[in-house]
Amino acid sequence: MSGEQVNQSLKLFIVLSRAYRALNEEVNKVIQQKGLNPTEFAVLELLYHKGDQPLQQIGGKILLASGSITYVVDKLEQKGFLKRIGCPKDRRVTYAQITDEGRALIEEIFPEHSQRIDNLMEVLQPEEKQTAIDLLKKLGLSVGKY
Amino acid sequence: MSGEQVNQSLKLFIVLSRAYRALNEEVNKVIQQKGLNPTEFAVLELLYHKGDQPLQQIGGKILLASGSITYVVDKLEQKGFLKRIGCPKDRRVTYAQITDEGRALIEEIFPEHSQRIDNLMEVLQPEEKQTAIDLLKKLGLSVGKY
DNA sequence: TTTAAACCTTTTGATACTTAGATTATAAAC
DNA sequence: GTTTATAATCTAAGTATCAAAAGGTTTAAA
Repeated sequence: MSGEQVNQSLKLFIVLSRAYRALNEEVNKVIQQKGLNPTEFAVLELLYHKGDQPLQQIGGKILLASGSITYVVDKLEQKGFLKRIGCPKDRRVTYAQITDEGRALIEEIFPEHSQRIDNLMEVLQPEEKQTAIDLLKKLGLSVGKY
Repeated sequence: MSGEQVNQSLKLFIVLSRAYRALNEEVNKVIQQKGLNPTEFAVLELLYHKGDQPLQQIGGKILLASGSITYVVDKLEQKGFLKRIGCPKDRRVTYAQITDEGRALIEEIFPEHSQRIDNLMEVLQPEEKQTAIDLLKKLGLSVGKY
């Protein structure tokens, strides 16, 4: 475990952090222009693509504490983009369901969102992107298991 | 600009985000165990490695709004890890300077911090890390220029 | 030399979180 | 069938952030 190896890992951590932050900042501009914050977008996008979700599972999937879920779901419900639906079989559980307005909003934002990401990444060739995907997937999976 | 390319970029964005979040979560545990939050650590580490800094430049380097700098510097000053020093030449400017206690804390945390990062990344070979560094640096620089 | 513009820090008020704990509902064990 | 444990959501209090504006300080221009 040489000092060189440690330095290389540190360097990777730093460039990874910078790339993530820079990308995120740009990507969030698109979302915020449409009146959502990144968390609200993530919740709505989850409901759009994966269907109704128990509140707790939303927390698991987008990494949010239970108190935060209540908060963000309240916000989205106030804005009319989702509604709560009690589970008839287990009355502890509440589902979140996207509304037609929410669906329309995601259909407006999402193509622009992904197009923006593609533009931001145009400096990389398709093969380079694939290499990055493979390496980052391997890294992320390994870290996630800790 | 095919749909495939857009999907590939989106995929890269997702694995990048996941890897970053997973790493960060683990890395922050080390820091928080020592009684600092990630921002406090970043400020203190900057002062340790780069010497005294005008408050404003701290904000630029760790991407923090000016109001937040005041807040975090207050916290660190209360804990005795840094002190403010007025600039004699320009009385608008205040420098932050790490104290002996702050220095001792960084010397305790930093090796553990970088060792932890190295362990978390041991799934990647040195050549793979270098490839990832090159690709992410290219990506980060390109996005940062927007 | 006065005035205006730019600059740095702090303050204020709002937002988006987290943590801990309360509440309510279900499931399990006896 | 009670009791106990577990689960899901919500509430309350506290933390870290940002944006906007205020308060001094310096620089430059008229």
